[in-house]
Amino acid sequence: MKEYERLFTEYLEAKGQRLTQPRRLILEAVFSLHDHFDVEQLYDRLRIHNEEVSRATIYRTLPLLVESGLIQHSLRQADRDFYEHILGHPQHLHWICRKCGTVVETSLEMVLPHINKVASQQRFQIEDYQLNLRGLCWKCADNENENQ
Amino acid sequence: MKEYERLFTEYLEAKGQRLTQPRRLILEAVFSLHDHFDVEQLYDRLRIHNEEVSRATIYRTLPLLVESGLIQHSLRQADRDFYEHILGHPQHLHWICRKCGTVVETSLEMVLPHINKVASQQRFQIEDYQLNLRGLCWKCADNENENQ
DNA sequence: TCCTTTATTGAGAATCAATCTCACTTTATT
DNA sequence: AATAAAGTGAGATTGATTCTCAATAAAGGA
Ligand SMILES: [Mn+2]
Ligand SMILES: [Mn+2]
Ligand SMILES: [Zn+2]
Ligand SMILES: [Zn+2]
Repeated sequence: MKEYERLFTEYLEAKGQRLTQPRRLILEAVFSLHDHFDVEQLYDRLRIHNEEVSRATIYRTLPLLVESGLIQHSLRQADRDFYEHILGHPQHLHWICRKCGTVVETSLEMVLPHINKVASQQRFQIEDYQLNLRGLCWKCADNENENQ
Repeated sequence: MKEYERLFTEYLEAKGQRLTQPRRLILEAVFSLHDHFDVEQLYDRLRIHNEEVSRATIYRTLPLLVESGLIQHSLRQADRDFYEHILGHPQHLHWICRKCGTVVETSLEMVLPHINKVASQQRFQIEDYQLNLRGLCWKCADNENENQ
């Protein structure tokens, strides 16, 4: 049994809930996507593999996956919420270009100790790291200057 | 003339646009609010002072204020976008409790040099710092343990 | 296996922040 | 005042997300 299945099952059982078929399919899909995804991408991914699950169930399951610590809601773009699985992945910064939409990730290593220190000082339990810098990537900045 | 008026006027004129009455009212309201605000709070603030401006105009003006560097879109809470004026204010981290909604700000001093270094390495022009940590504040964490 | 209970799901309706449309109004310039 | 261009307001529209509720599925006991 994969680790994320075990962890999700444990999380659900502790709440008196069940790892049902739709939830299992969503869980697998979430860990098959190696990028930030929104609900629609997840929905499509499931349909392509003939594992259709309703949007309602996806919307209901994502918060469970967040609370269990397996995924996080890490950015919002084009009016949609984007998630990514985080089990086994280090936290990172997101650099989001407002023009072309590209999302670049960089290490948080240098910064995380400081953040964790502040967290423990104020006894804040972090669930989501949304450390996002928005602006213009160099390509789009160059384009803006050309067309000025 | 206040500095933010001068800057906004310059920004607008550079784009061939005008500092109209509604825009001036929104600008003043934005700098009279010393906290994160959403469109509804801004709208109410203006109405209270008998300076009614349509929601459409508010929604149209906020991006101009963001692009001019006077305000930033710094967090999303309860399905709404929140802004804050930043002229003269140092960047900071936001600690957002998912339960009670409290937003605490802490200094970015220790972290900003690192972020700026990464930004210049990849020639990324930062427009918004959305450095948000979501989770549980100590009060809400204590409550959860009581009621378990 | 069948039965009962409780959790869960799917389809579609509802919500509501944000955007869009377009006729009307301001503003700047001559 | 006349003109042209920019800007505004009211209300319609959009679309992601949430809600409702009848129908299903899962678990455990008889
Ligand atoms: Mn990421
Ligand atoms: Mn702030
Ligand atoms: Zn770009
Ligand atoms: Zn709290």
